[in-house]
Amino acid sequence: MGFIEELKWRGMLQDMIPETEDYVNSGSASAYIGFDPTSDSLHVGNLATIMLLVHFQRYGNKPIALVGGATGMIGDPSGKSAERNFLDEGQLRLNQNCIEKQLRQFLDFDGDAAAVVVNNYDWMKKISFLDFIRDIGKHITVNYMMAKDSVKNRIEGQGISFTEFSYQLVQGTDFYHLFSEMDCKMQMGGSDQWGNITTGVELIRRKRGDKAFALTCPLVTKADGSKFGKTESGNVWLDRERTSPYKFYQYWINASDEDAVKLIKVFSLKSKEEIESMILQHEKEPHLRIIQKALAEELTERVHSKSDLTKAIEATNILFGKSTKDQLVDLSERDILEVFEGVPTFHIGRDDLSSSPGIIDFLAGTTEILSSKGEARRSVKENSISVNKEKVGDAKLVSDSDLISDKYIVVQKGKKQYFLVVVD
RNA sequence: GGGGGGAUACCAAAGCGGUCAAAUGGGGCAGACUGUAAAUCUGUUGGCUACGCCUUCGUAGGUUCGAAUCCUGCUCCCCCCA
Repeated sequence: MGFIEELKWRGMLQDMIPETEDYVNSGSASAYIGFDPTSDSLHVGNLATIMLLVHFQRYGNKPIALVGGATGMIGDPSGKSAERNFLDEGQLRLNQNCIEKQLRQFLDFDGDAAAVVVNNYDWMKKISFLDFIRDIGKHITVNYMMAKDSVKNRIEGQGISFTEFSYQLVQGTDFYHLFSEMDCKMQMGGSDQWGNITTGVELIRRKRGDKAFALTCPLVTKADGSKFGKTESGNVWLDRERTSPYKFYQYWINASDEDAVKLIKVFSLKSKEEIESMILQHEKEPHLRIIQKALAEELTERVHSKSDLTKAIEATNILFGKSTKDQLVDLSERDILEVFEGVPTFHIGRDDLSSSPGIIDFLAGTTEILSSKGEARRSVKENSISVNKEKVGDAKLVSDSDLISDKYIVVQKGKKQYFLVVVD
C-alpha cells in the first residue's frame, strides 16, 4: 500500500492534482504543510494535517512544516467573513517557537527523511514590494484570483482588503520558494486550503514551466454539526497548560460512536487490519467504547506521555467509575491533588465550616461554585448536587465531618462537573 | 444628500399603556433512559432576607396613578432613492 492508498482508506483524501500519486511513489518525495502561528500552541483541529505529514514521512518521504510567520501577518481570508487583526512580530516569533516544539512530538527529525521546520518570514522579509509585483504578481491574473471561493465570497459579502486578497499569492510564493530552494514539489493541507494551494501550483507552472503536486484532506467534522476540537470552554489544545492531559483524554473518550469511527481512522497510527477489526467490535458492542478508549489512549500518550496517560486513566476511574464515598475517603492527599488537577478549586477558611452552613449558602456563599443562591436552590431541587459522591437535599449542612483528609470536599454538579473545596 | 425600518434576556424573535421578569424557537444546565455516546422525554434558564420585594427591554430625559410599550434628545445598525 502506498501513501495515497493509505489516505484513501482513512478517509483523508479530498482533492488531488493529477499525477500526484506518481510523484509520491517515486521514492523520496518532499511535501510541506503550513501552520498558522496565531497562537502559541496547536490544537486538535491542527492534528489532521499533522497526521498527513506523519503518514507521508512513514512512507519514506521528507515532510516540511512551514510556520507561517509572514502569512500570519496577513490573514487568510478562507473561511473568514471579516478582516483579521495583525499580530506583531515578537508575538509571532514566540508562537513559532512553541509550535515547532509541538511538531517535534509527531515527526522524526533524524535520518534520510528527516523533517524540517521552516518559517516563511525568513524569505518573505527579503522580497521587496516591487520584486513581488514584478516577479510574482505578473504571472497570475486578477481574474484567476477572484475566481477562488475564498475571495469571491468576500467580494460578494463584507468586502476584502487588498492585503487579504493578495494572501493566495503570498502562499503561492512560499510554494514557489520551497520548490526552487528545497526541491519540495508538493503541498498538502486541509480542504479549505485548496484554492490557495492551486494558486501556488499555477505560479510554478507559469513561472518555471514545472509541474507541482498537491492534495488536501477533508476537514474533520462531527455528526451533530458542532465544531471538531472544541468544547464548551474553547479549543482543545496540545499544550498541557491550556488543556490538561486529563481533559485532553476526556475529549476523546467523549466522542460519539459515530464520530469515533471517523476519528480513529484519521488519528490512529494503528494498521488498517487492526482498526477495521476494532470498528467491527465497536459496532457489535458499542457500550464498551473500545474506539473511544483506544483513541484517547493513543493520543494522550503521543501528545503528552505514558505517565500522563496513566494518571488520566486513574483520575477517570475515580471520577467516573463506580467509586463511592468510601473510596474517595481512602484517597491520600497526594492522590486527591492529582486526580483533581485542573478541576475548579475553591479555598475556604476553617471557620467557614464551624457554623455548619446549609448547602445553599455553601454553594453560593461560602464558595462561589454556583453564581447565585437561586441557581443553588434550583440545582439542589433538580437533584444534581453531590457532596463527596453522595446526592444531597436542601436540608444538608456542610461541616467538618464532610472533610476528606481533614482538608477537602468534593462537590459535583451533575455527572461531569467537579469542584474541589480546600480548607486552608 | 433624501426617504423608510430597527435596537427586547446567551442567540433569534414576539410583545406596542396595566393581567410582562417579558410568548415562542434555538442554545445552555439538570433529571430519566443509557455506556461519561446518540436519539428521546421531563424540568429549568435575572437577583433577593421569596405567596412579597428589587433590578432589567440601546442610551439620557419627559408624559402618566402606571411605560418594554407614548413623547424628546443622543448613539449604533439595516434597507430604498440620489
